Amino acid sequence: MPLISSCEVDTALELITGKWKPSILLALINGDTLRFSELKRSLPNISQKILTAQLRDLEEQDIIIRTIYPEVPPRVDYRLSEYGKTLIPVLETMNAWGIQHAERMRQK
Amino acid sequence: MPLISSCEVDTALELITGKWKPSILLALINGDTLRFSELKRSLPNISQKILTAQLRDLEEQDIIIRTIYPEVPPRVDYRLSEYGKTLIPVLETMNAWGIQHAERMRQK
DNA sequence: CCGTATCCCTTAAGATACTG
DNA sequence: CAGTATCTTAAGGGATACGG
Repeated sequence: MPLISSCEVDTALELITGKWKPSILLALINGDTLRFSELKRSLPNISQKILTAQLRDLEEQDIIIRTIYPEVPPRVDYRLSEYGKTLIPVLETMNAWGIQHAERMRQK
Repeated sequence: MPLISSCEVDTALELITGKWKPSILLALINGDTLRFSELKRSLPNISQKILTAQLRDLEEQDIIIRTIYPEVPPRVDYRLSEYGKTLIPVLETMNAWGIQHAERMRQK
């Protein structure tokens, strides 16, 4: 019996693949709660449409929580859900791997 | 300073994203050394073209090693490189997360 | 047996403009 | 401020047929 099953790896992978999702998650890990405009500033090259789409994905997967404040001007902020926080160790492992092996990447 | 940097996470992510790459890596983790036809059997729904392409990607990234035996009929096998094996803990972490959270997925 | 070549399709991503 | 709407492009994936 396999120690690792493809389907479970894919489960995790689905949640964090998307060109900008790691960056968004990291911003929320490091920044706790961020407004739409703050996220946009953290990701200088993303268009509003894409940022909205990725946030909607993450929200639908219950990884992040979107809070709308009924104010003028409008205010919306995003934070990791408790469920989303369980992904932190996964991201940390990938990060640690990346740091250890970044050298090889740079040679290419 | 952030504990996790997006760019390092992406480094790891790049290597394992691709619809079939986790499955290929798992097959090689569990099966050690496999021939093309054995891999194809492990991944019943993949086309030859795609399998070849994904294997070439992994080979180019030095994650797997491709060995050609000058025989008739041709024989080629694939195995993880030492570098590729460093990804195992990453996959294991993702797998563990997936198992723990598969329940939530099934409810959706 | 282990591939390539060709052609097609879907999807993600992006630029840009507009709105409550 | 925080989004939609519209249009376009690029890349990944796939079915099928052929080749050394």
